[in-house]
Amino acid sequence: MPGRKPPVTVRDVAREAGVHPGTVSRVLNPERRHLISEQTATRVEQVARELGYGVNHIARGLRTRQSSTVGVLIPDLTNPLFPPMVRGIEDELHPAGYTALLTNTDSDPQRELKGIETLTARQVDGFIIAPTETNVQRVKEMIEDGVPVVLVNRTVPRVSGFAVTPDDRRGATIAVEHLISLGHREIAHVGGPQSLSPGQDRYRAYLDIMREHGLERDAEQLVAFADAFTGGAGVAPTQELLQRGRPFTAVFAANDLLALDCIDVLRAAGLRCPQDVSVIGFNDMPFVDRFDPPLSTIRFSHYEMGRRAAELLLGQLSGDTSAPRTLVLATELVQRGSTARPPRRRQTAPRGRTRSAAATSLARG
Amino acid sequence: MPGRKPPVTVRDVAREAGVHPGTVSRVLNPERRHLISEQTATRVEQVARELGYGVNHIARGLRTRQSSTVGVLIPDLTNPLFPPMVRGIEDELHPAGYTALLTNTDSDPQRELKGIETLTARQVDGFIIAPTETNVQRVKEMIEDGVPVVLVNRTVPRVSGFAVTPDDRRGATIAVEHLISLGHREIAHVGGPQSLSPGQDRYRAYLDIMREHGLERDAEQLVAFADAFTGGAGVAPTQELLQRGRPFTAVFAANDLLALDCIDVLRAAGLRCPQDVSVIGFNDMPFVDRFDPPLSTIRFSHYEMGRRAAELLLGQLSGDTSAPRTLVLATELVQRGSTARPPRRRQTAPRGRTRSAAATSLARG
DNA sequence: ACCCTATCTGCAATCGATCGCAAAGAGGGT
DNA sequence: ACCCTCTTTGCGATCGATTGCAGATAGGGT
Repeated sequence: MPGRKPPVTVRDVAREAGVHPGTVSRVLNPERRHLISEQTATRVEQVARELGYGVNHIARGLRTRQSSTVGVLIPDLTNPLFPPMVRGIEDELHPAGYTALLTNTDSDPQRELKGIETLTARQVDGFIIAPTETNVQRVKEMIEDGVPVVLVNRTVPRVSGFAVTPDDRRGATIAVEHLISLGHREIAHVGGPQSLSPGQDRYRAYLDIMREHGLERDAEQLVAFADAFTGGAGVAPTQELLQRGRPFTAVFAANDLLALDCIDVLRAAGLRCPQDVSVIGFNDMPFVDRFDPPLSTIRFSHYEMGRRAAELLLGQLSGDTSAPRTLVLATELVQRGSTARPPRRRQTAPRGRTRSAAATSLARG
Repeated sequence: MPGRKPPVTVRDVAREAGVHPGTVSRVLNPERRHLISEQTATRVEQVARELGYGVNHIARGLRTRQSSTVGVLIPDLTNPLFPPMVRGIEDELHPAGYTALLTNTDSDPQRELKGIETLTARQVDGFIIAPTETNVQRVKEMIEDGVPVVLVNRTVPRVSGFAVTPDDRRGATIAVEHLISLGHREIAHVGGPQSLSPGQDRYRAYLDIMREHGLERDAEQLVAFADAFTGGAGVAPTQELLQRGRPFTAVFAANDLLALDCIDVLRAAGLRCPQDVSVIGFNDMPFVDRFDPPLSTIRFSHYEMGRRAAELLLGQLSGDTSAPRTLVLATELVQRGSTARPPRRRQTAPRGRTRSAAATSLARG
């Protein structure tokens, strides 16, 4: 292995340009550039370029006590929701000279806590977090300690920190209204974990709008909750819904991943989507338009969510107090193939053993 | 904003424990822990825990000249290929105390170059790069300068650096053989950019296997190249293929994204997949199994690719010279709904104006 | 000619952890 | 009692850039 190039320091540049290192530092720092005469400044810049000088962020960071680095904690990069968001964050951060340090928590409180530790040791200047409910306390502490934090996607109850979220209530309302306008009356809800704000808000909005349309009669029978927002978590609640035997012609799933599970389970029970049961999700993840059936869902911009979160954080970091603390992103309906008018004969959900019962029910219907 | 907690330094711990800062440093560094007596060591650890001490990576980095940080350059996180890979990288890096700094290049040589600069200024200890062809030279230089670099997914010709790639030739061979075994004889290829190794290798393997089966007669007529591996880039070459009028019943696309474009264009021309034309991709991106039609493709583990790349890099960083320099990942066929037996009557690709001609052709067929 | 101000640049301490060197101390052997 | 070795710990310079302070220089005014 050939030896690495000897690093060029401000001292090297200073010597070559015949000035003091301090002067070089000032020239290269836009903030202080004006303190130096145009003449020396250009000379120093010239020399710096010739020598191929580049600041050592680490050394700078030690002195200035800031790393120009931001910790980003998300559950799982592999969830299609996050890549666009992370890009939004990075696209906003980079021009400002910041870099993101990404950490996946897998929604595990332990890992989240450890991530916070690690990132803190790395002296990140702030955090962008999609929090896990269990660590509300820790996040609260951070905020109270004055650590710049922006929450994304999820919000933490009773903590008045900075946050960017989709308009969960409005989105859920639009989704359910869409189903109603198609003629559905028996609308089930595969809810997200009630410990997380999106799960809660979407569920509440569902209840409200059902009530508003006089469809609330034993609505609890039509609701089942997943214990996570991840793929696979939607299987159990959908099965539960089927087993209860309470008929429904449409499902509002708390997010796209759950909606996909839901469609799978329905299909396994012999129920086609959308002919027998309509399903609508939430998030408009990339590529769901190509799915079979193309998923109807509620859209908001994940990229924008990330970008805004980064923007808010940069505002905090620069001490700008005039910036808003909370941003709610607009949601819109995207109607695709997974929602349609309800079947002519009322669809009866199967009783007893899922599979065979479903077949029976279909035969009857 | 309440003031931040005063940071606890090794000096604080030293004072409290009645020892020298150097001693504290040694206790807390596993490498040198054995130099200190068990008694003082435990006492120091105790105090450190009480005070909530955490190393300042920045200060450490300044002294040790390493940041425990790795630069990761990828074209676009939003391309479904990359999230699993990045997770693989991070899952391997974290336990070793390293953190990834992610940069998206959008396959733009300028941005890639700038990314390398920025990351270098941040003193990353090494790089994991999915290189853009234009910067072969730069990457070569880095390697020659002794900068630890691992290439992923793409390889750089004539540079004997570390690399992890899928088995492109084998994968392509399997794909084409699959089509042949289904009964296809006229198999087109929507190729990737020939400046990138996967584009080249997959194309060559296609040619070889076609020749081997005596299907090579004017094969050039059945090949068109995309100028990128990204979504949308597959539209033009597919249209070109159609306009040439040379009949084909199957397409081997150089990756999944191109395959999707291909299916779209065919569909717009009135050709159904797989009834009229079979299409197979490469990569097995997440969720393509849910697409309409479910995409047949060649699978290799993106997660593993990332993990291995990180592993190779860590090996380099620790000066382990026994490790392999190049890893080729196994590929396998995933047969789904986008490939089927060719139609009974030979499918003739349309001539002239794409859309209407296609309809005519269908009517005839 | 002299003083004052404004502009520019040098000086040196500092951020926090690390590590080569050497001193101090403990224990063993004769 | 003395010397030698080995273990443990302290000392202080160092990594590279930044920045408060003060010195130096130039220019202007009277």
